[in-house]
Order: sequence, then C-alpha cells, then structure tokens
Amino acid sequence: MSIQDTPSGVALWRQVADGIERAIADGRFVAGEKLPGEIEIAETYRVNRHTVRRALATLAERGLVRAERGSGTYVETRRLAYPLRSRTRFSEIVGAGGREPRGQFIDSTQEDATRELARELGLKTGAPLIRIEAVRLADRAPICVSTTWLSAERFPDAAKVFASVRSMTKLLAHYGVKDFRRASTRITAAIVDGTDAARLDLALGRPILVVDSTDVDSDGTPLATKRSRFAAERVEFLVENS
Amino acid sequence: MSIQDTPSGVALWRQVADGIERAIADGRFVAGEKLPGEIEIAETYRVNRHTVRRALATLAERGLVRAERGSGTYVETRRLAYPLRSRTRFSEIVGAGGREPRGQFIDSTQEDATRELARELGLKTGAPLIRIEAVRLADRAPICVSTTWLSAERFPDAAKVFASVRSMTKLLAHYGVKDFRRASTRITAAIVDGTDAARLDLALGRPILVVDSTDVDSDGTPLATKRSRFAAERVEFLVENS
DNA sequence: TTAAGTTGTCTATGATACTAGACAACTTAA
DNA sequence: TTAAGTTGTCTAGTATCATAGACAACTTAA
Repeated sequence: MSIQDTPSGVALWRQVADGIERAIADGRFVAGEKLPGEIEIAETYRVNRHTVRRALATLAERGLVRAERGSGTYVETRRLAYPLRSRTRFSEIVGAGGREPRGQFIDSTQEDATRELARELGLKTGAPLIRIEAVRLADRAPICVSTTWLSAERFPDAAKVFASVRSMTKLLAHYGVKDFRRASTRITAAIVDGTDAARLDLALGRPILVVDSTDVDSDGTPLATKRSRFAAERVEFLVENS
Repeated sequence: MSIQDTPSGVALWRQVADGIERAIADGRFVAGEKLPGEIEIAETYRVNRHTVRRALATLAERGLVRAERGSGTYVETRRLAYPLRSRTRFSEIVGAGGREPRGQFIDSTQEDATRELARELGLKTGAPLIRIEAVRLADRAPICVSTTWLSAERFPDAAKVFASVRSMTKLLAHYGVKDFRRASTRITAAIVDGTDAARLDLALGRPILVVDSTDVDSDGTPLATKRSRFAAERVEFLVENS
C-alpha cells in the first residue's frame, strides 16, 4: 500500500480510476487524447501495473476510455452529435465538435446494379457500379463504416480517386460536382456483424445504426447511394423539427 | 457481498462506517445515545458482525463512538464546554449542554491533613479529614474523577451523605451551606494513571487536565478542597476574559 | 442470584486485492 | 525490416476483506 498506509477501505484501483476520471473531467486529458502508458500511470500512482489495468478496465467498461492494443489507451469521446440535415457533411459535423475528421479507404469492387440500387440511382438494372467501402473517424474513434455505390460510367476510376482524397465531397468535386444534397434518408438499427465490428473497433453484439441515403445534385440527379453503419454508442442523430 | 454485487472498490466495513457516521451527523443518533447492538446493525446492513465491529472500531478511533463492554456502543459526545467561573456547578454546566449530569460515589476514607491540605482548608496539620472519591458524568460519558477533602469535624458522616445525594452541592446544603464559590483554581495537565484510566474509561497514555480547587462559603471560610482529573478529550475549559 | 443481552477475543475458511515477473500480440516510427 | 513501446494474458505469492462459529467478560434488569 503506497497511497495510504492506514487502510482506507477504498481499493487502490478505485482510487486510481477516480483519479483518472477526475483528470478527464478536469480537461487534463482531452477527448481522443492518448493517456500515459500503463507503466507510467503505475509509477505516478506508485502502484502495480495490474492495479492500473483494473482501474482502466472499469473506465473502459463505462465508455470513458478505449484501449488499443499495441498503441495506447485513449480518452473516449462523448457521443458525436450528428444532425440530420439535407446538407450535412461528415467533416463539418466532426469539425464542429472540435474533433478531427478522418477517412479510411478499405477497398472497392465493380458490380452490377440490383433493381433497388438502379432505382435509387436512376439507372437501369445491371448498370455497372463502383462500390466503395470506407470508414470515417472522429479523432481516433471509428464512427461509421459505409458502402457507397456510384455509376461507373459517370465516375470512372472513382475508387482510385477516393483512395487518395478519402472524402466523398472531394471525390464529387473532382468530377465537377460543386454542390449536392441528401435526397432521402432511412434509419434502422441492427446488431453489428463480424466484419463491421472489426472495422468499427466494436465488440460483437453491439448495436449499430443503419442509414440508407442517396445524394443528388442541385438538379435532383442521383449521384451516389450508400448504406452506412454507425457505432450506436458513439453517435446520436439529431432530427431538426423545423 | 450484499450491498452491491458489482465490486465497488469500497470495503464493506467502510460503507457501514460511513452509514453510521452519516446517521450520527443527521441526528438519527443523539450524542450519548446507545447505538443498536452489533448484531442488529449487522442485520440491517446485511453484513457479518465482525464487519460491523471493524466499522465501529474506526469510528471509535476517531472518537465518534465509544464501546462499553457488556453494555453497548454509545455516540460520543462532543467536547463538553466547561466555563471556569467562581460560581459554576457541574450539574448546571452539563444541563446547559442538554445532557444529563450524573455522579458516582466510588469510596471514601478518613485521613489526617497534610500541610498543604491544612493550609487550603484553614485547618491545622493533622486535622481529621474525610476523603471522597467520585466520578462525574455527562449522560454516560465520564467527564472527571475527583478527590475531595472536607473537615471531618465540620462535616461528620460526609461520605455517607455524599453516597446518597451524589452531589457536592447537595452535600453542603445538607450541612446548611446555602451558597459557596470557587476561591482558587489551578490547572495542569498530566498523563492518566491506571486507576483513573479505568474510572474515566480512558485509554492508558491519554492526557488529563488536573484541576486543584478550593470552595469557600460566602464568608470566605474554606469548605472543601479537591483535585479533579478531567478526560482532556471530553472537555474544554472556557476562561472568561471579563 | 440469575438470565438475558452486550462487547471482546479467538480460530478458521474462502474470496478479493495487490504485487511481481514473464512473455505474447500488436502498433508505430526509424 | 527492425526496434522500441504499447496493451493483453498468464502464473504465483502475500495481504486484506468478509464470513462463520464459539466462547469469554461484562452490564443490566428481573
């Protein structure tokens, strides 16, 4: 016993957990920031590393921090407020919260349009489509993974372009689309599958928000349709009642 | 674990101790009042009796409660304010604090006056004296043990009278003394000896306030002289600066 | 004097907390 | 590719926490 030699009746790991939580609440650690390593924390509290791990485990369980193996433990961001408007951009929403938006390209394939996809995009069934898988993050926290379909004829090499700009807004701008808006949005919920769980750094069995949406240009011409899966515990959708 | 099944990091004995301390602070137990028995406390907190004892031990160490073997555990009174005036009566001081004054006769002997005692009482050295040992309490808490010497000639059978009235004021009244006042007061401090420790229910090594005083009647004639030993942790003397 | 009720002390057992060390698995930057 | 630094997992030993039961020592009231 190092902090107090007279037994206080409060477990060491609890004192450490409270200390870290207080540090976060006081802003000594900003959301998304990396905490000191477990060894360093153990030294500052003069306590065993396992005791620190116990403390961090409880904080992680409560969603205050998130451990990434090999990298570090990060202050979990509060739930991202995601307003559902016709002209919202992911980067703007994240930036408005004082966090840094990031995009990660996963992979892309070419495939033929099903009847549903064709209807959404105003194409004929069987038309060639480019399918792009991507993850979007706020700071270090994965927010959503999305599958986007675009017309392969109108946006040739779209996959290559996206891989470099990692932003749908920039991709469209690359093809001369100066403005676009959300035409339709459908929201459901589901349980994450194994693939998305890995991409979202989410535990199996956790809920996700599934959003099907289509973007159109100023003339109303469909540009892209996509299905996004949001980690429900990291985001909350705001519906504007105007 | 009964209070919480998810480990809270706070020991059960600590939770019980906090609960009891809060009950005292909220006035659910008044100073001097007897707490429920250890078994009953254990049942209300759904905890083992030994756990309750651990909790009570810490409270006792801090002076909030006091255990009396065979009797019970009592809420320790705050320090008794003891104004040092020429006309103070123990019963009045204690009663002013909303507590019940008590007196316990211990024993008495007859002995000859030493030079010091004779001088204090205005008698000749070797004059017969009655020596009375008594304890005075506020509610259940022993406040002081005192040794009183009176002239055996002026107060015959004083011991027997005191044993029945258990009050110096009433004893003097029994002999026709309607009024008296404090003539002199000397205060020192010491460490309690074994005999007084037992009488004051005080741990060995604890400090006591030693007060030598002499009472005189309205004519200035010495009536009694005594040496009182106060449990320092239960009393504080107030000196009036008038 | 007796009986009931109280606190004090002892032994014993299992669960939890804490420390210690080692190594695996992974990430990051050089 | 390598090396350093990170989190994850395992074993092991010691101390504290909590429970359980029994009995002693003492007080109080009948």
